[in-house]
This record gives sequence, structure tokens and C-alpha cells, in this order.
Amino acid sequence: MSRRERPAKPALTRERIIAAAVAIMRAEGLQRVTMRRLAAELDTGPASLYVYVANTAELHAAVLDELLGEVELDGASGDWSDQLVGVLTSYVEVLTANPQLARTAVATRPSGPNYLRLVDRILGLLADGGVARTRAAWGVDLLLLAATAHSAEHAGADATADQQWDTLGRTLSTVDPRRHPHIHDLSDLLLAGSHTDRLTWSFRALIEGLSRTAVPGE
Amino acid sequence: MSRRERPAKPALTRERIIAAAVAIMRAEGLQRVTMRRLAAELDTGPASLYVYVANTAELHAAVLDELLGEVELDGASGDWSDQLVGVLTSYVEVLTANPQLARTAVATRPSGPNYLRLVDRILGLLADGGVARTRAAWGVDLLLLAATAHSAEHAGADATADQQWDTLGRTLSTVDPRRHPHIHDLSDLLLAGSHTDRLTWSFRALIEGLSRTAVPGE
DNA sequence: ACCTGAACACCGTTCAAGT
DNA sequence: ACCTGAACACCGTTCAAGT
Repeated sequence: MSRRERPAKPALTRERIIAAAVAIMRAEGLQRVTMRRLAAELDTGPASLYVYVANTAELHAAVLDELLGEVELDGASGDWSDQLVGVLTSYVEVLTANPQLARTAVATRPSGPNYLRLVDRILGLLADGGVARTRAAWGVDLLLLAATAHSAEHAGADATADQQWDTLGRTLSTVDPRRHPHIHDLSDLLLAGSHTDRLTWSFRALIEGLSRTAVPGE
Repeated sequence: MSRRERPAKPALTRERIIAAAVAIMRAEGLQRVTMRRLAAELDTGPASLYVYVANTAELHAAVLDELLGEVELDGASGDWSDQLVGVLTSYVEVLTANPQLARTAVATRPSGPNYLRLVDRILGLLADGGVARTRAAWGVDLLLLAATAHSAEHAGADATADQQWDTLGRTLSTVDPRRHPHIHDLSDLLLAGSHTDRLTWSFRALIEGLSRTAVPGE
């Protein structure tokens, strides 16, 4: 009787754990993806999770890779550099949709399947553009680093982020011209422009720079 | 009598709180700089700190700005771009000495006095190099973003970081050539080179790119 | 205004014991 | 091998009450 009315809990698997983690992240944010919260969701105790997941950092890394599956690798048209900007922009969009995730992306060095897929695509586009192999190899790191950091900074139209931006804006525009002459001089430009424009510009500048800059011993 | 033998506790001030926080960070790492640990150090209860500090994030931001005072702004010789690389390298050195601090630097948007001093110096060097005002204004953000992210990634000769690097190395060199042809093709180059060489190359590429890339509406 | 004790609502991780 | 309960050693933040 109880066999039908309360069916056996499905077995714990790494897959099920990570799926539950992703669900919690989407519903409540990464800060709620804790061992204890997750265990409660899976109707077990936190200790049980340690059979499948080494620690919280590894769990978050797995969630991150899962999300990276959403990055659009072939969405943009145009030449190789337009397409590259498109891929990077998609990456940033995926990350900024989940502020805290972007922050763990900076701390963690991902190596999951979706991350590899992304790296391979970027390398392919750099090859299309005729970027020297050595420059491309180092450049992919720099591009992803910058994209990730951008996401982490703009992470969130959340309240704290906006507030910090405002604070910085006020600080910059009222800066002592004697102590900080250059900031004073450029105060109107420092925070100018939309997110999107600045992001695109950053990517263009990075691509330009990494194409032209020789790697030592090249 | 007891007035001399057990002197009154010095009054709580923001300055004293932050000094204690820096001391704990140097001795035990930022992860120990918690409200409770700090309160214990100052011989009071955690609630008392909230008179001077809004929350843990603000506390960590204050610690960060304090550390930025150690960045060497005039250490390097050479032309403006060599000096700029020098400033950025010094910034990275300060941050990587305290792994977790670099990670909070990505999350937080600093606006303390030492941060302003750093921004002003970088803007000055870009002006020396004749970089267009608009490009310099956006470029300083990009440079600091990349430098911070680099620090956060290489944050630590700590065990986890090294392990992640090794994992990534193994993953990259054994990648399926059919699924990830470009990674396979470049696997020997992707992780090649020393930290320092890669960091310097990144800064050179960034400087090159931001000097040459027009800001929209420029 | 500043400081405090106490409480609320949580954490990660380990480990001996069970199945 | 997998799962669990219970424990250890912590967290941030709030709030009523005191000085």
C-alpha cells in the first residue's frame, strides 16, 4: 500500500543533485544553493551529498558549466570579429542573468564540457581571423577573463550594484581637482556610455590588441 | 585601582575597526575577517560594529582600499607604457598576496582614496601616451578590470588554485580532437608561458587595443 | 549616540554508525 | 558503497534594553 502512496525516493545521483542546484539557483539565486538547502530539496541530509560532490565550490562550478550550455555560439552575423563579439556578448548575458554566478566564475577555473565548447569556438574564430596561433592561445584566456569580470561587475541590476555605481559616480564628479587632476578632467567621460557600448568597445579593443601584440619568443 | 590595572578599553572607532580587520587579514586571511571574529578581537560583541560599518561587504571594501595604499605608482622606468605596465603589475602583486581579497575586488566597486589615487595615476600615464580622452576614460576601467580578474584567477599559490590549473591542463591536453579541434591543435600553447610573461603580454595587448579602438561617437 | 546580550536563522564539513 | 543523524564549529544581522 505505502509502496504506491509514497513511492520510494528516486536514488541520489550527481545528475539529480546538479539539476536541483540549477533549479534552486534559478528560483532563489546562487546564494541559496547551499549544501543544506539542497539536501532539504532532495529530501535527505547534507552529509549524503558529499558522496557525489566534493564541496560547495565544486557544486557551484558544476552549476556554472550547466549554465554555459546556454551561450549562443553561432548567433551573430558579420566577419569573424563581429561573430566573436557576439559569442562573448552572449556569454556575458548568460552570466549577468545570474549575478553571483559571475562572481564564482572569476574565482573558479572552469573545465566542464560547455566551457570547452566555448573555448573551442573562440579559438576557431580567432583562427578564421588569421590571428597567430600563439596570440590566439593567450588571447582566449584574456577575452574570457575580461568578459567574466565585466559580468561580475555589472552583475546585477541588483540594488547594491546600482548603489555602488551611484556612489562611484558621485565620488568621481566631486573629486578634489588638485589631488586627482586627471579624474577631475575626465569626470564626465569616466562613467559615460551604455553598458552595451562599453562592453562592445572592450571586446573590440581586446581583439585589436591581442591580434597585434607579439608573444615573447614568438 | 582597577583604573590602572585594567585600563579602560580604547573607544571603538571606524579606524580602529579597520586596522584590526587588516591585521586579521594579514595573519589569517580574509575569510577570517568576519564580524564575529573581529568583534572578539576588539573585545566586544558583533552588534557593536554595526555602528561603524554597514555590513561585511563594506568592511571588506575598506580593507581592500587600505591595501591599495601599497601599490607602487612610480616604481618603473621607461616610457609611459612601461610605467603603466609597472603600475598594473604592482597592483596585481598587492592583490595576489591576498587571494580572497582579489575576489572581493571583482565583486565590489571600490571608491576609496587609494583607489582614486590609482585611477588618477593610470589616467595620467594614458594622457602622457597621447591616448584620446574618451579612450583613456573607458580604458582605465578595462585595465583595472583585467588586472583584478587576473589576480583573482591566479589568486593564490594556494592548493585549490594549483589543483584547478592541473585539472585544466590535463583536460586540455587530452581533449577529443574531433569535438574540440582547435583546443587540440593549440593544447601545447594554451597553458604555456610564465605567469609574469602572460600578465605583461595581457597589459601590452590591452594598452595597444585601447589606444587604437575608437569609442562610439568619438 | 553608542554599546550590549541575546536571539533568529542560518552555514560547511566530518564522522561513527547503520544498511 | 551508499546513506544518515548528530555534532562541531562557526556565520550575518536585528532588536530591545541599557548607559
